[in-house]
Amino acid sequence: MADDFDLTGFLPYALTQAADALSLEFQNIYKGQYGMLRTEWRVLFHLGQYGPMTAKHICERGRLHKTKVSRAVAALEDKRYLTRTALEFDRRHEELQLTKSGLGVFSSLKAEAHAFDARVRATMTEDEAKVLQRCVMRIAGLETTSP
Amino acid sequence: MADDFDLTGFLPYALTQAADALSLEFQNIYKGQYGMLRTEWRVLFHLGQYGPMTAKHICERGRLHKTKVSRAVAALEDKRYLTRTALEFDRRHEELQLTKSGLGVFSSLKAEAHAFDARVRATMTEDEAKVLQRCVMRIAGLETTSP
DNA sequence: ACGTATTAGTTTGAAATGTAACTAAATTGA
DNA sequence: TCAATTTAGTTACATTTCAAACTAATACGT
Repeated sequence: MADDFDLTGFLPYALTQAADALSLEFQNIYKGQYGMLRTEWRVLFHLGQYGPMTAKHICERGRLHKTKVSRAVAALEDKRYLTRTALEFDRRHEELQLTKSGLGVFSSLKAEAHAFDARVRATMTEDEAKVLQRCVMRIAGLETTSP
Repeated sequence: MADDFDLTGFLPYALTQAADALSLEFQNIYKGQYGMLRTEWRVLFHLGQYGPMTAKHICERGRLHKTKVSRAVAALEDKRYLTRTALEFDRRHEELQLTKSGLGVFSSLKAEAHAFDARVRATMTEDEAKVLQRCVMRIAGLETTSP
């Protein structure tokens, strides 16, 4: 029997601790500078990174519940970071698109994210970073954009 | 400039997705079988893994806020999984100790956790698993028990 | 010794989340 | 053609979380 199994290394636990540590730190940036919530930042980054899309697509890509997205979209609209346009061919869908202002915030936050990411990766070797990336993406069920 | 930086691989994001995926899956076990919430499972596992301790210690070790621990302890007490004993030398502290029943649940869940962990690790090579473990623990600021 | 400051833990009220019910638009099929 | 179903998104309510105020016990400084 595995009486010596150490729960500290239990992946769901260790991964959560690691994710929380990084997320909380990065939160200071988007929350501190733009008063955004986590889901708002996520919606913003999906629209900035992949271009205009519907809320449904954001839900799928970001694995977010539609109510969360719905509220984040409303908040971002209030901040004038995005606009909605009901699609001609099916008016149930609304295409979400970042405004100039939204794009500006996105690119600023993207730069911060890049710097942040580089800082974290600097604490490991290149090989470690590659393996970490690969394993984490696989566990998350995310696709790597560079195959 | 880093216009090609891919936010999908951004560590706070990818790690959160991975942690969520695993945590949600494991949640089925402790929630489904024992109706426990995440913080309750965490408190249980700290007490089971490291022996009796105060709520304060659990907060520190598990990086949990004291209000969350306070409620989880109350819930576990209701379920008769633990008992509290005010310490003689300072009656502000209460030592938390698992009951027979609590220990039973712990060891059952620990076995499930072990099997679950093994299953996840089976999707990678031994080297990958080692690197992943090391990096994640370092990011999380967790100590490895076997140095 | 005794007023002030700390500390462990609980409670309370506000914000955020998840579930389920709801609205409006479009599709199906009899 | 029009009732029944499906789909995108919102709203309402119940649960969870977070922050700040609170209680009880101890330590500190004079």
